[in-house]
Amino acid sequence: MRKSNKERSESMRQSLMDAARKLFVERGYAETTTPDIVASAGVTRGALYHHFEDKKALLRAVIEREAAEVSASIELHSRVPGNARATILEGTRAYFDAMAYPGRTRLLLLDGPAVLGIEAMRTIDEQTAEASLSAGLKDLLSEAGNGGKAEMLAMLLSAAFDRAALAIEAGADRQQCEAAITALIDGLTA
Amino acid sequence: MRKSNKERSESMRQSLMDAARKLFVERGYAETTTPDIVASAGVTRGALYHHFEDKKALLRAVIEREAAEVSASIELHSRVPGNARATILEGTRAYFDAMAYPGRTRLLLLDGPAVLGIEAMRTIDEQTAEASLSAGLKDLLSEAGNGGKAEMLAMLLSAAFDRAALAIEAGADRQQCEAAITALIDGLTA
DNA sequence: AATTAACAAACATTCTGCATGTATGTAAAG
DNA sequence: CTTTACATACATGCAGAATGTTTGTTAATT
Repeated sequence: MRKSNKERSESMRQSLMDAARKLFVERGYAETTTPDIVASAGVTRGALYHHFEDKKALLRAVIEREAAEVSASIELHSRVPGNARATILEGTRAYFDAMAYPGRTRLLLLDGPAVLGIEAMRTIDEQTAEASLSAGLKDLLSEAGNGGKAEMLAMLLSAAFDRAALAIEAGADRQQCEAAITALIDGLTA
Repeated sequence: MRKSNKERSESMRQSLMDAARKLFVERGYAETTTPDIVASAGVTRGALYHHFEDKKALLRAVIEREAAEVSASIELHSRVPGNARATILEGTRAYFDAMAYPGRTRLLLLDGPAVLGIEAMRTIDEQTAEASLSAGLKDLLSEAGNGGKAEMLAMLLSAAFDRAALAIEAGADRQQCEAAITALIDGLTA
């Protein structure tokens, strides 16, 4: 018995993305071959190249799904109405939590930028994690008077967040990271 | 007439690194083939694989040379004795100047981390640009009393510097970037 | 003279993307 | 309801190219 074509396509796409994500995370994008991916998914390369234009497009699909999950997680856990500072700090914790999920740092911070380019990744970032931070900073800085530099600061701070996420994964103390981030943010309104 | 073996080796290594650097910057590491590199250098792949273990080792050599040049440039231009804040801000400008040299952002911030791994790149970073920043911050923060978090803050700020360098290359306003960096640093002592 | 370093050239393996082939689903006409 | 016509979803096989290795050659070193 067989499913409808639409169901078939969707479950195949997910299977391929799941298998690819697993291998991309374990070995990295460059060291993962399409034969490996399809073998892990239990299909042939015909299926892969039917659903994705090329290997890079498969990575893009995996990364976009991952970025959306991170963004959703932040949006869900970082609403502290009426307190801009607390919202940002909650968002920071939510971001670290989300990025602690295995493989996300590699996908979103290493292979993504290198393979898809900074351009493409920044487009994705701006719609996801950095958007939340930018909004939070705009609130915070407008309270303090100087709201003009919010986007620039959001970009720089999000870079700091990213490296902190990498450091935490490598074993750095998370409390210490959060304290340093807090120091940077509090310095902006002092 | 032929040179001594030592001279031959050294000039061949440099030729290969120069050719590789050029192509890595133009097309990226993954899209650059070893036949391209040796053709550009006017030799054969035998020479390449004689001097470098593999393609990745060639990238590593190129990147280490590049990082050393950036570091030397910062050390040279950022000495303002007796004024920790000025030293850091001068170092910031020196860093942006150094990273504006074509190809450095791609080599040091994109392909390097993805191919060699964060581990290896952080080892290189800590010995070069981040070392200067860490020393400067230690001075600045010990003046202000709380010197304990200097390394952590150096790591986070250097990430912000890196993204600023990428943004500047992509067309962002450098003065605005420096202003934002200054705001972050001044916040730490306020 | 013997050894070793510096390269060149040919080889084996493997990967990517495509082209062709086949089976299944879908929809409309008869 | 069939049957016809076509699209979709794959499988299989092939061509080009890239990596790393091995083998061969020449010149410098000892």
